[in-house]
Amino acid sequence: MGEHAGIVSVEPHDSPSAPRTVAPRKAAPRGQQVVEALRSAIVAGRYEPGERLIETSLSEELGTSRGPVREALRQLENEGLVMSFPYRGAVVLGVSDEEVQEVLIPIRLTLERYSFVHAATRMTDADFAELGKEIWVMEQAAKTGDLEKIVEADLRFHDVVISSSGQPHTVQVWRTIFPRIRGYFLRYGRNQSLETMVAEHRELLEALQTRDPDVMIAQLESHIAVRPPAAAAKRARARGGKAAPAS
Amino acid sequence: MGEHAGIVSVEPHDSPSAPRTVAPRKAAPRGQQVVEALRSAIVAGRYEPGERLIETSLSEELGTSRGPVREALRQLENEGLVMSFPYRGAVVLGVSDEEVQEVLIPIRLTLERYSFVHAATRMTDADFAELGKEIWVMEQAAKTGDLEKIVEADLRFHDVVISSSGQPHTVQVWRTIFPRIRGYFLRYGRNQSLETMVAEHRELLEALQTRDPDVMIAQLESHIAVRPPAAAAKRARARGGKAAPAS
DNA sequence: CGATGCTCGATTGTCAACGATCGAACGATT
DNA sequence: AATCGTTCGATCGTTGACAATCGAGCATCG
Repeated sequence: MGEHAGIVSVEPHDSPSAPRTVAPRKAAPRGQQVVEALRSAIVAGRYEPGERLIETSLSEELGTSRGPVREALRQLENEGLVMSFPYRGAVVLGVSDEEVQEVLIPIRLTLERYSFVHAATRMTDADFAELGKEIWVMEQAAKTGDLEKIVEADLRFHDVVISSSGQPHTVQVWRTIFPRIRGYFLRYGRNQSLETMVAEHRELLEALQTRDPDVMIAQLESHIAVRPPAAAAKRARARGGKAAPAS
Repeated sequence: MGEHAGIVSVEPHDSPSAPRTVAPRKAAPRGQQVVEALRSAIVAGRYEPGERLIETSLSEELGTSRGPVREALRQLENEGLVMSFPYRGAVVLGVSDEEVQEVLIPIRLTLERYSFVHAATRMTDADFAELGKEIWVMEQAAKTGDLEKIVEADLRFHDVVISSSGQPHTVQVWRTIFPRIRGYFLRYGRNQSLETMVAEHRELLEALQTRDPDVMIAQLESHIAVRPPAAAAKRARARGGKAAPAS
């Protein structure tokens, strides 16, 4: 086995129909549920930034042992939601708006640009149907003004596309940054008409179905590019306030 | 070399004399060495992509128990070096050149653009000295043609700057993607003159010392932008080959 | 009265054993 | 002979107990 057959994309079964959310699974390991419980608790603000997370307390609270909690904390650390120190435990981490706008959103744009192009040639009718379903959910939520539901569907929409791209590292990075973006959307989503958000996704789906990269990317950039009120430009200027050179 | 092992400063109102890299406080306090051992083994190619990693074997091999190995695998999974499936274990993951060029490098550019601006206003003379030291190491390595040493110093150089930015999420994302980029550099670094690489870092340091964002970013982009031979553009073309519409 | 060293509680790090699940080989049935 | 159900080994997931470490408070000493 000396031959190195280049880069392998190791996947057990590369089925176009992605693993659906829950249906055909036998049993999800405890630890994974712990991750989800803690993650949603953190993004929901039930734990405040700076708060300490004690393994024993969490394990009792969640009805499991410390092992799964430990692994969950490790994962959350890699999702940037907590930060831990040797022998001193973990604390909840906040995300500054600036870092979201200047770093996480641009990264997201890079990820999506790439995945959309790849996903378009791999998505099946079932996948498109899934996207349609999420849009429908968003429509319903828009009527009742339920921002949280919209954001959920929004992220699921993009998760489907990115997952369909079949690019393992792109998917992996996306999974580690989107929990941090979610909080930002929940905070500032109100600055935009909910109907607009739904409409944009409808256009995104249409663009995907054309399978034309240029159309998709154009649509994508106008969708993601300028969410925040108007803070991005300000920063570049403000930061240089003291270092503002003529040049 | 084990520098980025522990989690470094969060940002506790640090004074001018910032605590530099994690100094030899006490000793290597924990079996997080397992992570480093496995990581270096993977990036060094001692485990091939697709190879299975069995917890028991690894624990025996490393003289520890399965607990630390488990956590190490989780961390490596979040660094994209392995991928694991419930009840089926972990396999080593490869990185395609395309994904590095189209996703990871652009992400890196985003991260660095942001951190350079922030770091410049926070870096101390000691930090600049550290950068100078890495450049010196690169010079020496360039003379002997030791690509691996250069890449190591290269990554440490950028790690110092990004760490100095004091932006926790930027640092965190960087730490999860640079192990994947390292392999790419080792594969294709030869396509570029080693002296050029050193020179670029010298210019990068000078740009940092001007503390002028525009100068820094310009230098940065010319440093990172076009590493690969000429594959990036090709792909964009090839991709659109079938989808070249008039529109 | 202030500084130094020490004990102690709280919490994390590690370990070995037990239970659950998967995949493959094997045998029974038609 | 081919298909289906079952057993079995290998491996992962979980648990509870034990050891190591940190930080705070207290006592002692100058």
